[in-house]
Amino acid sequence: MQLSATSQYAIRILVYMAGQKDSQSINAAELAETLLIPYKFLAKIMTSLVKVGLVESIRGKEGGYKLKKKASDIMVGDILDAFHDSIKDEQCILGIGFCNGICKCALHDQWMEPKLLLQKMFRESSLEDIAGRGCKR
Amino acid sequence: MQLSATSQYAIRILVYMAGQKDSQSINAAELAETLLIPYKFLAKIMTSLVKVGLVESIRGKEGGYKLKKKASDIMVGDILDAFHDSIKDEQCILGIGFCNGICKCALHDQWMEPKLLLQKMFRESSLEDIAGRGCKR
DNA sequence: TTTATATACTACTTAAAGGTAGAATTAAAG
DNA sequence: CTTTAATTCTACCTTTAAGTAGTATATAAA
Ligand code: SF4
Ligand code: SF4
Repeated sequence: MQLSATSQYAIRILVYMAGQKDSQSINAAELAETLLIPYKFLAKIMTSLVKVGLVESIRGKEGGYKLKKKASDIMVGDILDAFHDSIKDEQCILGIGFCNGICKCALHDQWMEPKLLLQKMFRESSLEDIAGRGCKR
Repeated sequence: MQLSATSQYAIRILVYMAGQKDSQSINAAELAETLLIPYKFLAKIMTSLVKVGLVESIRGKEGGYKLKKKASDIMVGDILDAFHDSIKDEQCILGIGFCNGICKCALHDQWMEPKLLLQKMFRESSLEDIAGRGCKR
């Protein structure tokens, strides 16, 4: 019961980028080193983030990556969506999921609460919120 | 962000067993068929549940499986523990987890809430609670 | 005591996640 | 124009989860 390593990495990467001065690009080597993420794996993740439109890439010498939107406009949920790791409304804790409403088991209502809290957290937490305070790692 | 297939299967199996008449054993073939779980995979899961002491097995003709404790004494958390799928206290949503207390990020407190709810749900929901009402699948 | 029927064990296969290697591509700077 | 530093692409490797196959073992019943 946890986020995939890829999602966790992606969030940490983007949070770190949000904490840097704007309009300045950061390259993959620096990200990999500071965040302790395998360089090649990070590069692969970055390409996904570019494809999904969260990050802008600048190739060639002096290149690197930049956020494509304001840190306050990128939500954790957007990142999870990119790696199919977000929580869908229909998601059932037991992997059945089609007994909604009618004939529900005792877990149904209890799962509703934390599910909604998680969805809300993912939907409403921006990179700015996270980068703004606390440890950046 | 979901339980493993193995954990989900295990819960569904035990809930179904809890819904049956007591002191009557159920065999793997019946479980696999009614719960739509691959027979051989189910058999493997059952062996784990026996080893961890949640289920008793009766070998040979007329054999099968029986719960080793009362349905009200088997908690969902016990099952998740058996497959290393439960949520640890230190578990951090970003996979870092050692900035507890000091220097916490904006997700820390927000993650706390659903985490505690989930832990509570897993700890306090018994098979009896789930099997008692709703669809048995 | 044999037979049928059940679980248990060992080993393999498949699919997905996580991770690595190297060459191709791009673009600034000398 | 060449060098150099960066991303991107393609392909592969490794590990773990999920699923399968076959055989050994146990036991109630015929
Ligand atoms: S009733 Fe239970 S099994 Fe059905 S969708 Fe809700 S949580 Fe899942
Ligand atoms: S502060 Fe943030 S990163 Fe650190 S343990 Fe808490 S949730 Fe994880």
